[in-house]
Amino acid sequence: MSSARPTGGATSRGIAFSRPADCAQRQRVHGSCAGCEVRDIAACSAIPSRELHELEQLGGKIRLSPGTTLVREGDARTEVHTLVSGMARQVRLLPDGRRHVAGFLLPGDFIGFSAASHHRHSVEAVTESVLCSFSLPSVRRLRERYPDFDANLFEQACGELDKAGSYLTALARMTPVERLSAFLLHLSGRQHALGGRENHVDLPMTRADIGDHLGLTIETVSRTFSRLKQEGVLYFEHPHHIELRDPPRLRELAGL
Amino acid sequence: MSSARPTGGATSRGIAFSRPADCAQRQRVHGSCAGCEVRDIAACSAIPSRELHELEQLGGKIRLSPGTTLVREGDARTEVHTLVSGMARQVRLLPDGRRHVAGFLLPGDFIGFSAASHHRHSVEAVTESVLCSFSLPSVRRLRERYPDFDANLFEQACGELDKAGSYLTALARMTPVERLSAFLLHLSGRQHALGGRENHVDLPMTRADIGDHLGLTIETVSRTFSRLKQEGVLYFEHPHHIELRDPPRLRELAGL
DNA sequence: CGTCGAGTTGAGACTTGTCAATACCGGTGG
DNA sequence: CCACCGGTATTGACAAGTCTCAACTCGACG
Repeated sequence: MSSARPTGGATSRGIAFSRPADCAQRQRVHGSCAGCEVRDIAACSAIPSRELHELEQLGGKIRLSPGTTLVREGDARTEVHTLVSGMARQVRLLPDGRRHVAGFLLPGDFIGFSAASHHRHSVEAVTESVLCSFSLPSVRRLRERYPDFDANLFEQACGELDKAGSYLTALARMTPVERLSAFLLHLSGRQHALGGRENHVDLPMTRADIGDHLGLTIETVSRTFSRLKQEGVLYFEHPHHIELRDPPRLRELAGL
Repeated sequence: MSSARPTGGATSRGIAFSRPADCAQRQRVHGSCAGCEVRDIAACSAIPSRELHELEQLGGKIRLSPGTTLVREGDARTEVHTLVSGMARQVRLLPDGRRHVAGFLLPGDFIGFSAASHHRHSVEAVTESVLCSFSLPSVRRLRERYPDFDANLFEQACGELDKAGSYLTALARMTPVERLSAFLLHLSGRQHALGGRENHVDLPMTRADIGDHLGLTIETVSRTFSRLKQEGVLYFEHPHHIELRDPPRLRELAGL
């Protein structure tokens, strides 16, 4: 029986991704909920505008610079967060260094759907990011007081479960081309909904992040990108900024 | 660019798994909530005993024989369910026949965490099963009326998200041995909690089901079982009933 | 201009998937 | 009670795709 084979996982080659000191760079910043960038899309949109001052008292905003860690896998859960701007990734590390990026967080995403007492993933900023944080007890009180907020959270949790189901299928049964195509379409759609250019994708994360998300190596990610580029489906303005030149074909490749 | 390669997926060899007629075998049966087998573990445990008559009026029990379908992928969602006894599987089919088994449902499991209007998976009975069903509006009313029920559902949804995260990591970054080991430990633990023998696993599903769940082919599943058997980690009383002979070693193989 | 990290590309190894034959189990019918 | 039959599981040989290892390119930064 072969021992665990550290297949993939960017850190399996000896580079530690999570630098301990990075946690310290959390900075509290001020911000009013009324002018919040994600006021309309986040779960707290259910709270009436005239009562936002209460929210502001309970919550705090945190600014993270790229690569810094918001919460560390294994730490006790004390807060939940909503991403206000930027991009973050949820990361899990296996004992032997293999890495799994559970997902990329975009503005409006809620961080904190878990029944566990400790964090099951680290959360790291991919780009400069701002997050809104609430203590667990605060959230409990808000949920009791604002049923719509509670319902929003439940709805969003269900949406997360739907999304998880799609990723599960992708990882279990799809080829690299399908996985990457679906990933690009998904991200492009979300970024477009948030105000980005249609049929464009920003990929501020590294190829290792993408690979660790899709269950592939960086080389396979790179090769797959190259094939899609060569086919004319993708156009690279930059390795981190891609135009989807043939969305229908891409959807086809993604398995619809 | 190679076209989609139907790797794995039991149905990719031409056998249709979902037989249309199977839906018809749903049978409504009577049952009192007070004597329900999962009274203490299902979400509805939050509803006081003296008010169970209301539940009984809203809900209905359904008996499914092995292989029959409860809901079909793509159908409109009108009900939620709780598995009372037996085992069911959640299945998704890709256009070319590849199959993904999103999960196996055990007594107490809730079926219906989704933000979508249509079912994203089919649900099929693996063994003779009994389920409890409620219409979507009924559930909404129950959630409004019983905050503890609502909280239970939310908690269970969060637990599902935690579980999904583990599967995601397994599919993205783990070897066949690790996937199968973790699967057996997980299922064994759940079955033990439900009254099964410790360190024993019942596997009423086929190897194809297991493979389609773990992102492997039936051959790889079988070979992996054989290796674990040969190592003395597993003992086969039957292809569908396994004893875990060396749980510590199995945990080690599963990556803890 | 040199260095460093990230990304791309190439060649070969290895695991898993594919194809195919055989063994096994349960149910049916003689 | 036993032989037969269909579906399932196991095992083997081979092929294919991805991973591994390594060289090279590119761009940012000092």
